[in-house]
Amino acid sequence: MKRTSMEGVACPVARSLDVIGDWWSMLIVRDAQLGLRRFGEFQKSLGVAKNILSQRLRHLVAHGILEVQPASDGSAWQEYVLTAKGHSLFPILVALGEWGREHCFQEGEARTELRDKAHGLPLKPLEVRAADGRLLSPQDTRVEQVPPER
Amino acid sequence: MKRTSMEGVACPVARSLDVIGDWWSMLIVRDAQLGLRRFGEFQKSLGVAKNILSQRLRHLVAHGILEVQPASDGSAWQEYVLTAKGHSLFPILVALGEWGREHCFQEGEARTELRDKAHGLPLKPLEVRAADGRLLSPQDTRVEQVPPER
DNA sequence: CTCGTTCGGTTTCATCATGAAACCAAATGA
DNA sequence: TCATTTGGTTTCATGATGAAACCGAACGAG
Repeated sequence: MKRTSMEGVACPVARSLDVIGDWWSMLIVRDAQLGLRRFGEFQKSLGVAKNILSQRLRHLVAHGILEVQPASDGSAWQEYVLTAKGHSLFPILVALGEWGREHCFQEGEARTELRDKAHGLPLKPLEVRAADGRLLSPQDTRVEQVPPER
Repeated sequence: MKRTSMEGVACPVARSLDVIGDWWSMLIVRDAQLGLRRFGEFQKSLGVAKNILSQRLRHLVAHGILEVQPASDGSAWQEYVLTAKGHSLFPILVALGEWGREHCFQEGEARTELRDKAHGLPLKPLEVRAADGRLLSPQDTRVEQVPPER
């Protein structure tokens, strides 16, 4: 009866969600993106129960999104840092942030925003474009079966 | 002890996940994007338990992502269709799909892919850019506290 | 070196969410 | 008219989550 898994499914969206689709994983990745590395830092930032955090970190390491490193400050503890695979989640975070900023706040609510470090300006909204550069809306797209690689 | 909510949190990513961060919501949105509208269609496509689907559809409607309409085929049933707010989740789906395609398949596994309907070509990879058009990596960005609107 | 504290977890247990299956009413349709 | 389909709700067993207690290893002040 287990929680249903998308392992056998051919849809890449489902596959992604199977790996990072739980309540905490993307927030851990977000914090890692911001430079947090230590168990305690994540725990304090997220307010998540320690057993759950422990579970999630293990999961993310197992999936190659985080990796464990010796602490950078010379102590004997370890640190969790994003791998290249983890860093490539960046556009998902940006997309989630953009939607959240737009649709999940009341007027007058305090909020944070991801900005260009160089000028402190907001980012350009994400755009879905065709290979030739045309801006695409959902109706301009279609799901295709693709022959397996190799 | 309830599942922790991000309602009071100022981070737009957390807010988004609070609304669409569960295992099924984005998949329902994906299917809705593909044109599915009826309870039974979603149920068959996702293989989700009917009580859960019922719950999720109610949730998505409550959050203004789907809306209930009289059936388009003249029958007395109702249909669930995306609102503008729901359609604006498109970039998130694309980002998830892109990451999943890249990182969640073994060589030789069958998969699907979102393509440009016009030419059947794959989409251009998503890019995070600054307002002035510069391509940004995570290190080029920073989280800022933004004064509340209005 | 020694002892109290911090860090990074694991264990335990109560509670919530999920999933499977049975059940049901309204709409459909033969 | 009556069986079937649709769109759910209810029930119940089980899995996941969260809070708190617990614990050993590392650290750090003296």
